[in-house]
Amino acid sequence: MLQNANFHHGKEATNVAFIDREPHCLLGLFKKLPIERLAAGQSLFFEGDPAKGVFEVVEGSLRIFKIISDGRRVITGFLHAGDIIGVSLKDRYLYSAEAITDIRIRRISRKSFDAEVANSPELRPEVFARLCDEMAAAQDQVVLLSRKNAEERVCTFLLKELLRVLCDGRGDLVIELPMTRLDIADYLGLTIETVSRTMTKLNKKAIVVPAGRHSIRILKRSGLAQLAGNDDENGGSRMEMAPHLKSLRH
Amino acid sequence: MLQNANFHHGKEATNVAFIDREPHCLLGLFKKLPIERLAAGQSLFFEGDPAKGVFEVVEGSLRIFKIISDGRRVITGFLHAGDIIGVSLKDRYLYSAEAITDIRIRRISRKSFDAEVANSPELRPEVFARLCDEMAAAQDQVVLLSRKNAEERVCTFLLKELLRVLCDGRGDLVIELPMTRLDIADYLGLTIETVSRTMTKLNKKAIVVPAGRHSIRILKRSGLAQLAGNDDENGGSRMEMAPHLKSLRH
DNA sequence: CGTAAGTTTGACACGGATCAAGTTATGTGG
DNA sequence: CCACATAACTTGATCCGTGTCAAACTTACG
Repeated sequence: MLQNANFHHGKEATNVAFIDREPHCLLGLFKKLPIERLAAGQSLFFEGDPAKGVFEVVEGSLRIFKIISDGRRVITGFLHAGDIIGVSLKDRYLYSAEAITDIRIRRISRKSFDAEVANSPELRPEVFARLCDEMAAAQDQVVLLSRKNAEERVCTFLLKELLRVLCDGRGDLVIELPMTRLDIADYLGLTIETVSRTMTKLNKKAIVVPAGRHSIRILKRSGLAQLAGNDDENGGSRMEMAPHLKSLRH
Repeated sequence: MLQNANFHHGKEATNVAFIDREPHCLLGLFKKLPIERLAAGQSLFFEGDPAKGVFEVVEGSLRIFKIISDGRRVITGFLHAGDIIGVSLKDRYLYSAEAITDIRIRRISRKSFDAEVANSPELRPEVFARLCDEMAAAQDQVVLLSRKNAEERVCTFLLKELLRVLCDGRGDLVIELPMTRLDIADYLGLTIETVSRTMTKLNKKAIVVPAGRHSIRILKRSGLAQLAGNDDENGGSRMEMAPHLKSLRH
């Protein structure tokens, strides 16, 4: 996990002046390290493996997932360029990581990473902030899986992907979705059929238009946001809710 | 969140020697602080409020939850004695916290907390460890909500509660469940009716026996574990899974 | 006791899963 | 570059688990 919130990833790869002295940010830790490559479908590590490395995604996308008893797969997140994998771990990886596309990554040993962070009062807040963002994302996912129906789930997902690429600069409303329908289904707690049907429905509503198998054009961002059913726009739970009235929800 | 993993909470309240010098653990930070009380049903803070405090639960239980647009409530966790609330936050609370029972808590300002942690190389690993445990718990919840059916959810919940109280010492297999059925339902992504029916079913299977409204006796812990469908017992996802075979899952 | 909140139980409905074809991309070897 | 093979995706028919609605029951408490 550890999606980067607002980084223009790789942009600061140009000014490499200070990095050997003291990195200003987490990504700086990786600058000097060699690039490794992984082909689409290859595994970076497995759930339960000793967490020996921390990784920066330089290019491409990964899925992180758990497999439960009977073989069911739960994708807990997608990772893209600029993200860092493996911070929120103690000794073992909590999940497996697999390349969706061909990827380029940099690797730092957990020992070095921990040492660098421990020694740098500048880095610690960034680690903490990333952990908090990751936590917030996990909770959003809990809300999605607890209470949202198929349409809300798909719209939430598309909106999130849209916001991610908008941060990357271009204002174009075409999102790349490198992952398969099965990946999306396993991420949203649905089946591929339901994801597919929901996409078709959104298309008929003229909210999105498919643009090839792995990208999609957003026609009505507002419509997406509305159907996503996020609580972001309303006042949240700020208003007092008298305990004896709670049962009114049902 | 931030359930304590294995603390015998309150036990070390007896040796108060060092705490004003340098606390050995996070809970030590709270030792000197006055106890505050909150009656059952009262709110500790609301989602979106400035995160001004960090709290130790001294006695009693709380629920933490989010309310989404149309009033639906998602409980993201329960807190009990020894737990700490408010670590994984930046400036605003991500959720509301409400007392389930009458509770006793201690409060420290976020400023003091951050300062103490920043100054103590002893405390930082503990904060980090608690964040990681919290993250792992959130991911378990994602797995539960993604792919588990009602029976698996309820069994997972009961098993977790069982393990929690077993850590507290006594080997008795009666668990206290201070929360209501509605709380459990909102935590497991179900309705009260489904929770109730599932409990009845587990009773008929002679796995549990109700012992008053707010406690339950576990007859077959192994049966619970089996029905919970955790991946803990199998080899996890260690075995290589050839990419072209993945679709066999469906 | 009597009232209300919490819980259980039953009947029924419906959203999404499952099962089954059919269709469209993606690649691969001739 | 085309023909073919295969994986990925879409669409349709049906089923089932859980939600919804309603009512009875139990517990807590004034």
